[in-house]
Amino acid sequence: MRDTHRERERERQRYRQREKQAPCREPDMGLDPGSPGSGPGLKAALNCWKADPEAHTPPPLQEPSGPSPPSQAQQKESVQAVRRSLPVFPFREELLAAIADHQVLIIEGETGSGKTTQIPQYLFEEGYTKKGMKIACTQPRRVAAMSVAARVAREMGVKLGNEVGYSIRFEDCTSERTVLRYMTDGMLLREFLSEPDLASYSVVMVDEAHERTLHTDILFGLIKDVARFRPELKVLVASATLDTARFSTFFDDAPVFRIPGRRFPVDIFYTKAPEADYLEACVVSVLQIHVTQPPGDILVFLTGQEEIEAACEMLQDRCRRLGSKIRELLVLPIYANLPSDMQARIFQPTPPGARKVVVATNIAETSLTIEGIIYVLDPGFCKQKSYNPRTGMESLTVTPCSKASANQRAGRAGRVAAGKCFRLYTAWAYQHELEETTVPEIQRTSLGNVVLLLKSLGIHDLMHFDFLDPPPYETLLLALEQLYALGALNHLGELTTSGRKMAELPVDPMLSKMILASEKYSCSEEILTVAAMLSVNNSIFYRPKDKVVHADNARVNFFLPGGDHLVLLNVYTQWAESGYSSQWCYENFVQFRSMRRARDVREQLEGLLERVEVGLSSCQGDYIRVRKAITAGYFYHTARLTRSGYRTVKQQQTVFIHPNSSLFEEQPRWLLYHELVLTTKEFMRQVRGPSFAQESEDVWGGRILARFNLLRLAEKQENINLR
DNA sequence: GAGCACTGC
Repeated sequence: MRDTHRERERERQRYRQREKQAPCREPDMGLDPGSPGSGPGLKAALNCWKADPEAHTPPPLQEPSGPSPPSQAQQKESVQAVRRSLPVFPFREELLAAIADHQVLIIEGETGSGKTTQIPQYLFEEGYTKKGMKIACTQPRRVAAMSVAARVAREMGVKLGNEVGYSIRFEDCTSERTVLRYMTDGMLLREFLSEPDLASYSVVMVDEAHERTLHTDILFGLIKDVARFRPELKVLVASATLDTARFSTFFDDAPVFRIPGRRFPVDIFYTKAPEADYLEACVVSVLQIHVTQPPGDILVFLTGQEEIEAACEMLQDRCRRLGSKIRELLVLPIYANLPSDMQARIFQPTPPGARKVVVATNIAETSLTIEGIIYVLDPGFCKQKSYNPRTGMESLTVTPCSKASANQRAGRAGRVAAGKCFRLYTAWAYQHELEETTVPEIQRTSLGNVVLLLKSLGIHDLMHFDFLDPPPYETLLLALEQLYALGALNHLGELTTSGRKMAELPVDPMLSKMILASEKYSCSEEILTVAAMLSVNNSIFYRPKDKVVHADNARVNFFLPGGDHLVLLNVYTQWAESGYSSQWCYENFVQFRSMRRARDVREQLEGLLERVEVGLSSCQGDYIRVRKAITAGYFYHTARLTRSGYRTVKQQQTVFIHPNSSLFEEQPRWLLYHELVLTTKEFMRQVRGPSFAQESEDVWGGRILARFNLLRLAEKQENINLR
């Protein structure tokens, strides 16, 4: 045990050394609080809106005067002045005393209170990083970890990567000197594998805990456990106002420390009656705001790309018809899949006399902040992923957002000045129809990965693991069952040698099984590519509306007999031959961003091969070997053609080949699929057929049945019923 | 014959 521990630590050091050669990036999108703007005064609301008298947020605290630019000597002093002006500053001593007195402290603070940047610095100043101990601060997002670290490094007057650094996937900007580590929550979770007791940390601060990401939720359980046998470890849980009582209860009634935020008031208005067509209502409302309201940009929340494009078209169309009767209105879409140059447009300042309307997905709710927004228009819907553990099917559906989410959206109007939020639903609906909070991710997602990680941390009794909100029973069962079928767990529910290796790979268990199997079939080069391409969950192919025919032709040109996995391999190989060129992507209607991500994933996996004892080897065009390795991981995902579509072997579910698949026309008798998604129908995405008839009957059918019989043993072990 | 919210390791 100890040996592998040390080995891992050495590997980690080597990894850091490698990474250090690359200079740390300065993030492009800062999270810095906005400078005070001269906001317009509040006027009477629009006719169709009813003001909610109780929705007034308290008046803002005094904004600090910005740092004075001229002399360098003054700069250090002005940095300290800005630090002192943050809402958290007056609480410094009281906060440090509370941390000294209690092992776990819940910190309740709004955005802009300075908790993320200041508290770790206070702890540093107080000596919590003496004797080589470190402070970790986790963030749900990569950009946040990077930009906060950059800001703290500036405030402390050190080079980013020295005393202050960040650690995110694909990029480790820390060194031996680093004592303040900002990192993504997933990164800290991975660190448990090499340091299960977090021995090198004196303080762990979990920031943005209210977001309840899957990784944050797992961290809670693990950290609570570590804290029990490491009484000197300090745990800070930082969250917005929401749910702090729950965190406190979870951590054995840990005290809650409140820090006021700095926000401008936002007036909230509701419609008097429900809207039948919210897209149309949105467009009309934007124009109404534009015509009747004082200057200030507008932010509209819609659910997805399609809706956003439609809304933007409608808005531009109507503006064109109104012509010079209204002032200029810049209509700008923003969503994650939008090409970066288009995304950058929303950050350009609005020209004088004009007004900007940004039509966004949830990306504008937390991930990015647009300066100058005074008006928010919220129809109250979002797309949400859900997971059905009985069928193993994921779906993405439009659902009403939670109250928490609605308030977060409204808050986007009050960042630079007093703002207004127009909700396209009634006050009654807000009160009675919206859930308080969004269902935490842990209850809406498949958990194969997480279960494998927990098992490898020695947590055997998952049913009784201390979850803040436990996932559905069935989700855990399905995960255990699949891990058992993959040979990652033995009949006693213990991790096997191969399971231990699988846990080292940051991909789904079925993918890691496939990678391990590539050793046997000597095709790890190809399998790494397939795995990397499969884990890019965006579609690889770009299909702009005005070039549908070209795009579809380009896609078909990549088709190879043998199914979608080989098509993905083909795309990647050709791209690599082009020298990883963006031009090549453009010409072939392939998404450059997705490919770059696939390359990052592939490189990371390649770097981990040694650790899981898989050698690099190529099948030299013998694709049967690639297919066999895929089967080793995905035999669990098979389906047989019946008269009424395909029937999955395990769940006897009726499913269909996705129309984008290369096998859509072929309809082979047996199929292996990567995943099931429920959209307009139950679809299998990324499928491949058997390479020969015998494989389908004997290998697939026989093997699956043999595995399922073994499930009885699993049932005995877990003392549960799996069927 | 369909259609991709957002993150993260």
